[in-house]
Amino acid sequence: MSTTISALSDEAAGISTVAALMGHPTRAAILAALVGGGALPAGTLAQIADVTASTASEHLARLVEGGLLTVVSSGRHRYFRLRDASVAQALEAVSAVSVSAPARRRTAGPSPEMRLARSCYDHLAGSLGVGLADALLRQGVLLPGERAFELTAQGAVRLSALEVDVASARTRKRLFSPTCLDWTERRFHLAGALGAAILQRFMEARWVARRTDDRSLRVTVAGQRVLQREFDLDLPPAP
Amino acid sequence: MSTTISALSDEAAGISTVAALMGHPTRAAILAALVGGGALPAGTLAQIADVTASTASEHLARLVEGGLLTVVSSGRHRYFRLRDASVAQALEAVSAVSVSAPARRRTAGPSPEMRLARSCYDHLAGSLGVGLADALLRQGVLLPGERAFELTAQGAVRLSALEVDVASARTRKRLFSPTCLDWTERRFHLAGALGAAILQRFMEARWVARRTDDRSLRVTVAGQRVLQREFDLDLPPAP
DNA sequence: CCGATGGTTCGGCGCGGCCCGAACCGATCG
DNA sequence: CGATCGGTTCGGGCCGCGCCGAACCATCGG
Repeated sequence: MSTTISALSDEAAGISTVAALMGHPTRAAILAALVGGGALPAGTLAQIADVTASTASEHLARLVEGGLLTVVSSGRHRYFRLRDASVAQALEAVSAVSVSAPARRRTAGPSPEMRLARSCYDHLAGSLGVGLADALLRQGVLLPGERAFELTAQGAVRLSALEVDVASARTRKRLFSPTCLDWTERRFHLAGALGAAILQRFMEARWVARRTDDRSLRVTVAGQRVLQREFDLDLPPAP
Repeated sequence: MSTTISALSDEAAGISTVAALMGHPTRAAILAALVGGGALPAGTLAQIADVTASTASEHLARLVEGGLLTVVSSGRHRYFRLRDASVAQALEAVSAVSVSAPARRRTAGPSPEMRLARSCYDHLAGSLGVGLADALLRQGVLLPGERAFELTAQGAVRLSALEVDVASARTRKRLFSPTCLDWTERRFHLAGALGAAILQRFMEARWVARRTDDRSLRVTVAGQRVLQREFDLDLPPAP
């Protein structure tokens, strides 16, 4: 069994180097923000991890060096994403250990209702918000962009058909269709004048309704039907 | 945007605490010695990790505290073992990252052909084996499980449509769909009666063919097409 | 009882990681 | 061309982790 050890410490070395990279709160926050396959620029990641740009930069460099992230430059941005699925898998697995672990700290996160659907200022957020944004991207209504989506010509037609007041949204002085990072979903949803117009229409048609106690939204039965039909969107049942 | 963090840092915190525990060479060596489910006394682990008893003791205490290990006292020995399978899984997953990671150390390991696709007893293994298992999980044909996968109802239909003889596999006395740890990929692939039935079908349809010299398998052109179409599976070209 | 053995606790030391601000680089926009 | 912005690099300060040896506690054998 003498040979066991060398092979073993070999594997141990691999484990420790990778795990050490994931084993720091700042880096873990960065990695967690990237599970799901998205790519984010360094500045955003710095914000998410709540450190300065320089600190984030160092961590990012290490994560790339260690093979956990890849980076692609585009303009003056550098977008980081998980290297491959095995990294996501590892993060999942590690995370799974901590949930099943003892005395799980229940820090009373956002309620299921809030996570499912809520308003963010004057636009849709939560699972519904990002789901809708995804659907609009899939359908070619929106085009993805760095800090803003772009509304296509046929997208404008489609939204108008749903009686969203695209035209007057265009006249407003505020940003038209910026992205907004969803806290609970950690992905982007649609904000700005267009986002507001959509929420307004959803309220007016009573596809969603405000709850009185917080900013969560109730999706009505009619709303569910519309979302399913128009956007192929099945909302996860509130658990 | 100060509040952005709460939900995210929650998961990140879980990841980082667990990963930090695995992220030290000494502790990684201890953990690596315990994958496989065995239980070892503190002294032995100290030896394996090549540190003094006191140092090992501290690390062990932390690992227990952190929920990665459990301990049972017996006589004047204290036996440590992994807390549960999720810990082993996490270690495997993390290790898998380091394998696929950069500058793969060339220790004259198994040949590229063996790593790509081979038979393991009577089922598929190698990159193909785990890739297929992944695909079957993604498609809902299989459900993940502790020591075995579970074949879903629609999964049985799907496999039967590919002319895999699920029915007679069910009648065999051997385990139906256990997991099997892939030694090159260090992740799980499908074994048992079902795994054997699948390989049998793959051979019969000449999607894969045995090579004469070792247990590696050649994926035929037809096989590549089927894998791509049915399982969205692109095999990495043998380097 | 005593001595031997397995394990943990404690005190102290040193190294290395983490963080920040400031300076620097390159791309973009006017 | 300067101004701005996203990112990286560099220098310096701090804190905490990991290591050990020695003392301590428990168990087992005589």
